[in-house]
Amino acid sequence: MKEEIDLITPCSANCEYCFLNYTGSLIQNPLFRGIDKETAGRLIKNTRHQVKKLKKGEIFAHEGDPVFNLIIIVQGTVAGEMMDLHGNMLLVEKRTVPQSFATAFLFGKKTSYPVTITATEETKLLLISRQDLLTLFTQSSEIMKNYLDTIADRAQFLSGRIKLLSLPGLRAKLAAYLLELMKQAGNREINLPHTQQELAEMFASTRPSVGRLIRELHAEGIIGARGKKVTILKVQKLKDCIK
Amino acid sequence: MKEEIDLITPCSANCEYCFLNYTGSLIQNPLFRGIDKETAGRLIKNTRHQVKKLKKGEIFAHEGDPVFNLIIIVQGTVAGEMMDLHGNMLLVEKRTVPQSFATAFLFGKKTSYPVTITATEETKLLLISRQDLLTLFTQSSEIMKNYLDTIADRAQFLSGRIKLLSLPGLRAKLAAYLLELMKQAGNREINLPHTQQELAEMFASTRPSVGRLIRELHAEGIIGARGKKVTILKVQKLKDCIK
DNA sequence: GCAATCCTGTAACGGATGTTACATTTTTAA
DNA sequence: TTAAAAATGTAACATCCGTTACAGGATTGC
Repeated sequence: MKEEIDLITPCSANCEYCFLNYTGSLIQNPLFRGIDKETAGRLIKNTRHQVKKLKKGEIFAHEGDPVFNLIIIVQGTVAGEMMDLHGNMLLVEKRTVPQSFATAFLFGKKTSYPVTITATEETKLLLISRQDLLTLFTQSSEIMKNYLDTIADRAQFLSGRIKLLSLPGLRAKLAAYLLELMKQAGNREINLPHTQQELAEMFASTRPSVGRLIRELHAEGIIGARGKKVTILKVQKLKDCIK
Repeated sequence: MKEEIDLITPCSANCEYCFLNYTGSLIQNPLFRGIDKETAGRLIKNTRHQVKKLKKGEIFAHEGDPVFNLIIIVQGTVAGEMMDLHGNMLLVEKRTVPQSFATAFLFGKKTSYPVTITATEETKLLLISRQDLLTLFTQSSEIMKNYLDTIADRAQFLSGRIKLLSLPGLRAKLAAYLLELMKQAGNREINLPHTQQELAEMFASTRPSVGRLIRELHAEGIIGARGKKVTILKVQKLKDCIK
């Protein structure tokens, strides 16, 4: 990782890795919201950057590695995972086009990856160094505002996750999670966006425990559960679980 | 809260609430790092702002209230707390001079307080609205960089907290917490910065459970505990607790 | 269409930890 | 200094949930 910053060189127009192949993905990135394709192209062209290709399963960065660049996903998917001292994985989150990562860890006292980043399929990333990003900010206050928004969203997400994890007991966490999903969906019928395995990891629990709890809530008539489709039958009872 | 943004008016030099009374605290704020007193004074003077006084126990903002301003603490202490649906408090964090808050929630999709903010003593706050802060950034890229650093630090903090909460079981959380403190202190002798009650809240657990666990670790010869002073005796055994 | 892989359903057992209650010590405020 | 409040020590009991194990069902990839 150390020498990564040196690898970034201006991209020639006919380079196989040229960002021009990905402007479509790029302008969908929140960082370029409100900015048209030509402007974005011009800004990036004048900014040092690098396109990096990852094979499926390849590790891009390890937990603790220093962060030198903003990384925008232009193709594929990556997963952020943290592992405990014995190598057990705790899935944190997946990211895909047109998201970025390392946004919140490019600055601050300790600029290092909090999780290990792995490509879960063939993936291409656009890298922009911290210094060049700052320059970009001075050229476009739109991008600066967008970047602030991105970090803020990230902090919101983390904060919500903490709120969930802070609840005492698995039952409370699952209840809060379901209620949150219901609020988002605006509907009592939910499609679970995660597998039980993933839920267990989110809740710092285990898969059988999560499964059992879903069964229990079902047996108590609080929810209806058929596969990934869940219907909230008794909202108040579910809220009481959070006590 | 809605009309707060309208209340911010330029501060006259002889105003009782003038920021000039607090420039000493202000320039200690990370936002003004590397900026001298005169420059900071000039920048603030040209920026719309407001000083707000809070009595002890007074609530500044409720969870879910919209965030309009950056808030810099120039005197006193505030606590950020989230409560569950039954009103039980889960202490999150205290802040005091020269820190700020709402930094990570001024921007993004959902700009609302994730926690309820309460003054734990007589407190004075300096408020700067989002729009004026953006203007400030264009006037000083130093401040912009400092602000990015502040948010990044915040995300780091939240991320670390999640990592702790993601560990399965109280024993693992306490072990990880103690090891982290040891790393920070660079010493096997630690002064616990929290009460058992606060630890219990951090770990989404209960006070007697935390107390018992400390006793157990003590009985097992893994730590020495006398009041708030803790000595790590067997580092490896403590790491094994995290398994 | 088949195999391999992942996800899910289910159950017995035991241990970790939440609950409740009260005494004791320490800190804070008056 | 003294009273009040907060923090801590401790114990018995109940229970949630982690562990382990296996089988059936669903998806994916070839």
